[in-house]
Amino acid sequence: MAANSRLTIAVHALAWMALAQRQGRDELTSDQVAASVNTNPVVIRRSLGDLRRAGLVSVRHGAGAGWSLARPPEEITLVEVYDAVEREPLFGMHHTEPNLECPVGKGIRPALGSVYGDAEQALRRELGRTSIADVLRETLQVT
Amino acid sequence: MAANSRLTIAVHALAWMALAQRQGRDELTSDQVAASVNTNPVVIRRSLGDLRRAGLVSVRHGAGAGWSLARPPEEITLVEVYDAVEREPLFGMHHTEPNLECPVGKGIRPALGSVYGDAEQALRRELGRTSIADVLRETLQVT
DNA sequence: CGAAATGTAATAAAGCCAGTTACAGATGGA
DNA sequence: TCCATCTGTAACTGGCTTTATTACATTTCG
Repeated sequence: MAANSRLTIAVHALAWMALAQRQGRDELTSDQVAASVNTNPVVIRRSLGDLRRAGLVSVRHGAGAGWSLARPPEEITLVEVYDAVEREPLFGMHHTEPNLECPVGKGIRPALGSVYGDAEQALRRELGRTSIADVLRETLQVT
Repeated sequence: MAANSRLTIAVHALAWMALAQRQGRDELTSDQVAASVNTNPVVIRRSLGDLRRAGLVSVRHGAGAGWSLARPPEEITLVEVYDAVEREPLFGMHHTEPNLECPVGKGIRPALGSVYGDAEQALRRELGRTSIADVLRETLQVT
């Protein structure tokens, strides 16, 4: 699986925004977030754009603009971030349609779809148990 | 996430082998499996090779060779298949090292590692609740 | 010995991802 | 009003992964 880093980037950005907020800086520009994540500001704007569409952050345009958390970090869980930035299902089906004249080829896709759905639900349930505030607390414990 | 289809291919192959076994055909060649999955036999040999290394199937070489299940389909769960064919972690970390002078950049990776580990465990636990026999039963219910 | 099948290397085509440049659009402040 | 600043997004690139395919050495049954 070509594991991408979208969830990592998004959670990093949110945790950094939560820390800045705690220090009195309510708004950060994509440049400032990119400096912590160590990537290009456009990558951050794309990620925060996903989070904005999901209602997790707000943005102000123009001069003196910036991003801020739309909700307290205790109330943003990782499953919301996951849903905001991850589009593809976890497991891919066949690239080419299986042989429909074989009973297995005919019925395997709905059967697998059900199993994969349950597995994704278990993953999402677990991600829902951790908030951005939790991640920030764990992060700051590394001294 | 560039979802690959390795788990799908492997489970399809195993379900087909379980059905063939029930019909008295204990051994299948990679060509026969490939005909149901509708892909190239080399793809099947690579997948079954992973499953052989994990002890889920056996193979006989030479003329009249073929693959067979190493254990009853009721005793092969999807988490074993997943572990056999999937190498990468579910979520990728940063491509480039984050800014270690930022407290978030410094501590985020171990914090995320712990969360990601729990999430993968939840996924694997769920996959462990379904066997190849379960998948085959579901598959044949599609009429 | 020879036919049949596996194991694997090498290669190609396609797609995804992160990074980057460029620029139009929005907006606060001088 | 004008300008500096920042967002939103398109376009492109390089690198990597995945699947498909060809080719061939190796194994083994009859």
